[in-house]
Amino acid sequence: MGRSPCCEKAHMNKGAWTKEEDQLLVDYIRKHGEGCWRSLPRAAGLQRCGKSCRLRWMNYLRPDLKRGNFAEEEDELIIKLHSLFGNKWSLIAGRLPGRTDNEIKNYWNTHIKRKLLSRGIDPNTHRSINGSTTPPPKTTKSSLQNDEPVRFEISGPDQQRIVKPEPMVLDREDANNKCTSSGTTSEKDIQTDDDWVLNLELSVGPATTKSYRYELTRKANPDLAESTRRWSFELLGAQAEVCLCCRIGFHNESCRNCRTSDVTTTWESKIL
DNA sequence: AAGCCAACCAACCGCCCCGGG
DNA sequence: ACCCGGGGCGGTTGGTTGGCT
Repeated sequence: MGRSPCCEKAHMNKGAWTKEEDQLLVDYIRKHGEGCWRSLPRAAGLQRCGKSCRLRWMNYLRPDLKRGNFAEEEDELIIKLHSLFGNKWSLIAGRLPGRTDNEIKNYWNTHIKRKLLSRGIDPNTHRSINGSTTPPPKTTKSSLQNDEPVRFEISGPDQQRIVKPEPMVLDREDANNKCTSSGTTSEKDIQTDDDWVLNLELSVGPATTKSYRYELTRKANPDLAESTRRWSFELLGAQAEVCLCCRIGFHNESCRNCRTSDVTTTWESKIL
């Protein structure tokens, strides 16, 4: 039995796309839009697998793609996002307008890995290879080990998940680093035992328009034994219309494209 | 000029997720 | 609740290019 192949491979072209094939695909999508990839090749007169058409369009022919070298800012952003998401290239690509997951993946493997290694940083763990260049995480009373990831899922009041991707995984060191640089709460608050604050920027709905900036606060719950490894979370959010530039961190004070509403909501979240 | 090698990147493969029936 | 198919994703491959000897 098994699964039927996505297409009749015997009659399909493989390998590099010709200009004629590109033109057929572009013309068809301009006229009809992106639809069912499985039936598209036949309709467009292409001897290609639907998946192949999708890939070619997504990675190469889409008009909104930015071609050319990566800027230094993009490098650093990729490194930061990789430290948060790992090899979730599509998530990373979602925050780099005009870049594709494939492009970022290739760039990571050919450039950034080496760049990090030359800095003495392990590209997989984002930690110092010899353990001397990055500061050690703060000592806390937490029962979490320093290298143990904190997994949490953020849900809205109606229990609808507002984080569509995998539950975010942050290591403790990363979270602590964010605490100290957030500036949204007092040093005193940050330093106390298990409390920390984490600034999140989440996207909901069409990735290009709306985003939500949240401040996630973890507070030690004195009612729970440490061994249960549970904390209460408060998620204070502000809904915002944020332009792409600002979303990827190149915020300009004079930006008129961003509008922030003063809606602040308390959300619940839980440790998984 | 030819051969070799490393780097780059487009494309493929196979698995997984999710929505619809 | 289960199955199926389409779409999406991450890992990998292999062809191309450019630099060096």
